[in-house]
Parts: sequence; C-alpha cells; structure tokens
Amino acid sequence: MKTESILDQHNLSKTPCRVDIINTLTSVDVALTENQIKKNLKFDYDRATIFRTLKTFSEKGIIHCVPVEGNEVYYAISKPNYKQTLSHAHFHCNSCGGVYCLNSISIAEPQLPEGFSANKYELTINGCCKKCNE
Amino acid sequence: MKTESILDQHNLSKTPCRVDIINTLTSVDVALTENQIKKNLKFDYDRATIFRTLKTFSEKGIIHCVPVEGNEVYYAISKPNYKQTLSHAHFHCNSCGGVYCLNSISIAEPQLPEGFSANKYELTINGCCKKCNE
DNA sequence: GTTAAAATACAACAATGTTGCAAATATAAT
DNA sequence: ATTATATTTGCAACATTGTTGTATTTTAAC
Ligand SMILES: [Mn+2]
Ligand SMILES: [Mn+2]
Ligand SMILES: [Zn+2]
Ligand SMILES: [Zn+2]
Repeated sequence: MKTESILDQHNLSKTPCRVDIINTLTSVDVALTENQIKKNLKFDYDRATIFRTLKTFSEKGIIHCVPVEGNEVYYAISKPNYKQTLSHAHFHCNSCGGVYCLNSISIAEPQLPEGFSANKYELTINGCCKKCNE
Repeated sequence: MKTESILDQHNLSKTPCRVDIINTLTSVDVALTENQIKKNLKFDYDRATIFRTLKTFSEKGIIHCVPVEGNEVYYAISKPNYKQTLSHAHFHCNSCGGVYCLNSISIAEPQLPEGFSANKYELTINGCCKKCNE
C-alpha cells in the first residue's frame, strides 16, 4: 500500500518524518531497531519526533514491535491482510541479528494451565537466516 | 534446590546480594522485573551490583530473561530439569502484568521458510491469568 | 491566503545500561 | 586463627534510551 494512503486511512497528516519512516519500513522486508530506522531515513529528525512517530504508528497499528533478547526493540510495518496485531511469529537470526516477520506461519495454540485464558500468541524463533546459511 | 548449592554448582562465591536475589526468585513462582526484584530483597544493594549479579546469573543459566511488550525485561529462575535455555513458553497476564514460566508446555515447531534453520523457540502467550480470571 | 489544529525541534529530565576503580569481603592457604 | 589472593561491592561517572513541556513551524481545511 502507498505511504500516503496508509496515513490517510488513519487520519494522520502527511509529514516528512512519517512518510520517511513508513517508506523505510516498507522498503526493507525486515524489522528494524530505532537506530537502524534512523540510519535508513532520508533526512534527520529529532529523537523525540521519531519516538512520538513510532508511538503513534504503534497505537494505530501501522507498525508493530518485536521484543527480542538483549532488550532491543524491533519495529516492523504491519501488513493489514495478516492481522499482525494478533498471533504472529518472528524469526531472529543469531548470526546477523536480522528480525523477520513470518506472516505465513500459524501458531499452534497449546493447552494452558487450569484457569488461564489466552488472546494472543507470539512466537519468536531463533536460528540462522537464509542469507547467513548460504 | 538450595540457594547455596546453586551458587556452588556454578563456582560462584556466596555473597549477600546473590543469595538474596536467588532466594527472592525462588520464593515467588513468577518472573520479576529488576525493580520488582529490588523491592523483594531483604537488603539494599547498589544498582550496579544488582545489574552485574543478574548478568552473571543469566550467563550461567541460573536465571533466564523474558522479553515482553513494553520494553520490560522479566527475570525468572531456571529450573534445571526443564532446560529453560532451550525452547520455552511464558504467559503474560494483561490484567496484573504477571509473567509465568510455562514449563509443562511444549512448543510445536512450525515449518520455516526455505533456507532458515532454527535452534530455539520462544512462545509468549498473552491473556488473563488464573488469579485475574476468578 | 487565512486560520486552527497538529507536528516538529529543542531542551530538559527520568530511567536504564554500563564501566573503572578503590574499598570491602569471601575463600583458600598457611 | 591469620594471612594472602581473588572476587565482589559501592560509588561515581558516563552512555543510551524513554519521556514530556513548550515555542515555533508546518499541515490541512476553509
Ligand atoms: Mn511481525
Ligand atoms: Mn521461563
Ligand atoms: Zn542472518
Ligand atoms: Zn493476572
């Protein structure tokens, strides 16, 4: 989907920082940390601006974040078709650190202990990605 | 297992901070954030000391950390029987924020995209815990 | 173009992660 | 028990990240 229509859909004004961030996240097919995003942007923006933009995008569901080991937070664009706000799997490469959304994988829902109820499953798979396996 | 023998097993000297932290994490049956751990300790220790102790314990496999949404890191004691360094499931309660280790659950290993190989699966289940469901 | 609402840069501050180093303490050797 | 050595701790300092107020700039609607 075009960047502009994504913003339109969520009643967000079209500003340089927002456009730049969405363009960046859609052009790469992986999840990026805030710093990785920064490096990929065409222009420089204040840290606070990027922070608030990512926050807005998260709240609107335009992006989703992937918590991985090492206290690093990765952000990925959400493909509306896949309902990424719900159950969702990610792959984390131990070699290059890349984080991939695995949109095609469905998560098996395990039996929970008595009294527990679930509404969302998040699976993180650690291993070696395609590039690093070659 | 007794706190002292845990430290012994890993060639770690028996110091107040280490004993206090292990006692805390074994007495509760849930995962705790660094601040929650601090509140439960019998004595006060410097931030750096707690930081280094948690780091040491993580490296030794005495504890493992659970990354959850909101950039918070939870720490839980590792039960040696369950090989918690490998695939492992956790439950995160949306209501009380509690994080539980689900040692009895085995994770179904999904088919990965061509070229990807996995060595560890981490499943985080969000929902409502037993206490909050009552 | 004018105007109101919203986004941005800047600054400030809070929280967390991290390290060097001297003093205190734990263990091992005597 | 005393001493010696290795380790741990507290303190300080600094880095990184998270967060918010506010004046200025920019957007979108009229
Ligand atoms: Mn994803
Ligand atoms: Mn666990
Ligand atoms: Zn890789
Ligand atoms: Zn609960």
